[in-house]
Amino acid sequence: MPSNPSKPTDSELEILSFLWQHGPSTVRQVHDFLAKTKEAGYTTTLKLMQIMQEKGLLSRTEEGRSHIYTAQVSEEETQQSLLGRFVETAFRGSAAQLVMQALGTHQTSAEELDEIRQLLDNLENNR
Amino acid sequence: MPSNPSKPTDSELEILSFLWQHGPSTVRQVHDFLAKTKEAGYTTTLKLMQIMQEKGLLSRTEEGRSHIYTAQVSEEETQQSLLGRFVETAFRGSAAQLVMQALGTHQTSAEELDEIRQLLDNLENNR
DNA sequence: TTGTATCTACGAATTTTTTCGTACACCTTT
DNA sequence: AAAGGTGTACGAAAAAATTCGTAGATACAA
Repeated sequence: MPSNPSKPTDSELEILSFLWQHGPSTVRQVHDFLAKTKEAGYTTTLKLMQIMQEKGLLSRTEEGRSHIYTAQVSEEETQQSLLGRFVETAFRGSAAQLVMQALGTHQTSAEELDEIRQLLDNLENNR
Repeated sequence: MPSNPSKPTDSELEILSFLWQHGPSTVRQVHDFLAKTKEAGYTTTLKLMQIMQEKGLLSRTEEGRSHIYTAQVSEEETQQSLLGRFVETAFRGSAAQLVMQALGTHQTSAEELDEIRQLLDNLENNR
């Protein structure tokens, strides 16, 4: 586990996000997906992924003519790290404040709310 | 209310955060505070705040020789905007997922937990 | 009045992130 | 074999964010 889950940039996060969802992929696959919502050339995505590989965020193996990239940082680990930073900078360290706002304005299903409630119970019991 | 709560950068957020907490302040006050945790020259902070003023993030009034800066975007509004973006990019749009992680790993007092529980109740009732 | 401190203004250098053009290799089809 | 499509490599431009040096104004103390 890397001691420093170096903060990915927004662009890098988009790529990681795709890889977390779809597993090891080629640049083409990643790019075609990103291109749906984003204006960017193929070589831009390629370069980005190459750089991420140099940084250790991705690894790759050759597969015929192309390369297959794999995320080298886990989704949870990265979320955790980003979340910590975010709570700190945007919510002055108050996780509760963030939770309140998130619940207040974002769609959440009844099941999810129950899950959260259960988590709250656990937290209070283990106090 | 600005229709575009233009995303502040991390540095800008640090400054906004201070102003939200302490109210209208001079560059000196902001800088002295930031300097405790950050390595940066006075003119760097000054320039940053001048740019933020040009962008409309801050306003200022002259007060003798120095200027007093005031945040022109509210804390809630900004948090909301950043949160939305963050949920999207880091948590694939799942606010519940973010909430779970936040509660799981960040310190939260019993009072805060109760507050959250109450919010949950409200949400379920108004469904 | 001569320094010293403290302010703003502002151009510009630096650093980081993002983007892309071009070269070249390899396959497949004509 | 030539042409067209699809890859990677890589330098470098462009854009964005951050940093700082220097100049000039003003107050205040020695």
